[in-house]
Order: sequence, then structure tokens, then C-alpha cells
Amino acid sequence: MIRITREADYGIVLMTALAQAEGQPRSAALLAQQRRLPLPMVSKILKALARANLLTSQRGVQGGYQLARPATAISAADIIGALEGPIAITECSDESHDGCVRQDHCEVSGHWPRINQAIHAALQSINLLEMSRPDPLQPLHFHPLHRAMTTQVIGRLI
Amino acid sequence: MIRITREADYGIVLMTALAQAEGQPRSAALLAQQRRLPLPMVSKILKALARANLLTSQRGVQGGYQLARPATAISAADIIGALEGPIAITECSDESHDGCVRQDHCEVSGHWPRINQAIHAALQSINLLEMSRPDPLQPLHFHPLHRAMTTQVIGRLI
DNA sequence: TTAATCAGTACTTAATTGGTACCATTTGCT
DNA sequence: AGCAAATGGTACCAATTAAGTACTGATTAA
Ligand code: FES
Ligand code: FES
Repeated sequence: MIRITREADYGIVLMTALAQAEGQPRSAALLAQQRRLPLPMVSKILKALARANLLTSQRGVQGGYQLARPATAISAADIIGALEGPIAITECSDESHDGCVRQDHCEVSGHWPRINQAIHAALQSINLLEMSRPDPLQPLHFHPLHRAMTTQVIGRLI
Repeated sequence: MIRITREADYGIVLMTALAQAEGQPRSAALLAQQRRLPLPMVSKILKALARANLLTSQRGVQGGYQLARPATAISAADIIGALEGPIAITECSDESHDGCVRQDHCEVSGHWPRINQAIHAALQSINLLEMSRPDPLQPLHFHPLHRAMTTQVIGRLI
């Protein structure tokens, strides 16, 4: 299945939480509690995001993490890229792998970068502010029946 | 990293090979040889593609596989979807998983379908015919030096 | 009849992910 | 100074998933 790792998934959840903190530092423990995520994971993820310069960190008492830039300047692609490395949809188009043995017999090789870029553009087009505000089409606390309907309509994608 | 499985990767390679066969049936063994792929894998993948009605199969001597529709009517999303199921980029937005425990505390939940659809649209926009003809920007048999240059330019995406 | 070919399933092994644990470092507070 | 709250970094284990193989059965043209 095409899916992002849970690390990146949690990463986006945590970033939205920080986007709502409005510049105040939030500790890993608080965020884990708020979003009901396991603290060790949260800690690991926030560290990685800080290393990628998406967050700034403050150690010590009253320390924590905050966004390094405005939420509008952070995209889904930024977050996913920080947590799982470059988006390389196939092994062949990964620069580190550098040279698929089948390349000479492969008609597609030149097209993978194009496909990757399309996906990257899709992820780049969604910024953190958009993700942080509850979606009017599918409210935060919705009724089970309503949820069943939306799932039916938009759940299956392909 | 976001990546498709090798099965889907090979699937696209094989589909391009069949697109170039122009309606003549090709056996799994021949395709495996042409593309330098392990025969058991090729066999498994072609079966799956046939079951998904992207290929038609003919058993017996002189049998093989051929495209079920014109190459222009088959998209990358079709092939990937056939081989790895629906594109559900996060567990939460997978209809079978049906109900993330964190949903009540999660601001992003409503946005995953949007992200998935963006990616799906990107994959849908690329059809098999496009993928089958050699890319003018990166020809089929290119000189090692040329390859180094293109890799440098377009290799890194994010 | 026979050989080529697809159909289906089950299995093994390798790779990746998810998660935890541990210890070091920094920093404000008393 | 000393302590407690916080991040920084690394290493490790367990569970899941992917990759690849093997085998047996069904169909069909020559
Ligand atoms: S299979 Fe690797 S370049 Fe096409
Ligand atoms: S984490 Fe599952 S819905 Fe947001």
C-alpha cells in the first residue's frame, strides 16, 4: 500500500497542535497527552522535526518546542520529507541507489521523476495552517451516522 | 520514505512492455526476459493485473497477456491501485480500519482524504502511453556522463 | 497427447516500521 | 550549588509488511 509511515502521520498531528499553540513553547509530554500519542514516539518525532529546522527547541524547565516559521510557510511535504527523507516513489528514482540494473531495458525510467514531482507538488500545496483548522466538510466531533455517510462517499479513492 | 512496493513498480514496467507489443499476446516468460525481472514475480504480477481487468489472458500454447484497453485509457493510478489496493496514505483514512482512536483529539482527520485525493489525481493524470514512449529528456540508452548530469538535476525532489 | 501457458495458494526469508529504554546535556528555580 | 524539568542522541527489540519462491491445478493449440 502507498502510505506514509506512522512517524510522519504523527508528525503532522503534532505540528497542527503546535500551530494552535500560537508561539508558546509546548513540551513533548504535554503534546503527547493532548493528542493521546505515546510519549517516546512524540519525543523522537519532535527531535527529528527540530533537527530539520521546522521547530525550534528550548531546553530546561519551562522549555519545549515551537514552530520555526509561520504555519503558512510549512507544507505537508516539508513535514513528511523531514521525517522520512526524500520522496522517492520507486527505488530506481532514488539518487542514493543510483543506477538500476534494469535501466537499459526499462522504458519508464525517465518518467519516475515526473511522477514523483507530481506527488511532491500535491503535498507541497497543502500548508500547515490549512491542516490546523477543522475542516467544515468533516467537523471535528461528528455524529456516527454522519461519519458513516462521509466515509461512504469519500473513503474509497481508487 | 513514501514509496510504492516493488510489485507495483514492476507492474508499471511490465505494462509499458505490453503497451509496446501492440495487441499481440506476450507470455510472462518473454516479458521477464525482456525486462530482466525474475519470472515468478512477473507471473504473480501479471495474474493480479489480469484479475483487475487491466489485462486479458490467453492460456495454452501461443498464449499470453495483452492490454484490456488502449494504453491511453490506463493510468498509473489504475496499475498501482490494482497491485496494492486503494491509496490510503494514512491508517486513519483507511476505510477498513474504520475509526482512529485519536480522532476526537485530532485536527487533521478531515484533511487526509483531501491529501489522498491530491496524490490520486497526480497518479491518475499520467497514462500508460505517456509512460511507454521514451522520454526525450532522458533517452533510453544514454551516455553515462549524460546520466550523471540528469541525476544531478532532477534526482533530488524534496 | 503433449507441451506451453495461465491460475491460485501457501510458504520462507528479508526488510522496514513501531515502539521502548537509556543516558547525556541544558536550563531555570530555589 | 543543587535539583528537577526539559530536550538530544543512540541503541535496541518486537511486530508487521514486503519480496521472492515453490508447488499444484486448469486450459488450450498443435
Ligand atoms: S526498473 Fe529501474 S529504471 Fe526502470
Ligand atoms: S490520528 Fe487518526 S484521525 Fe488523526
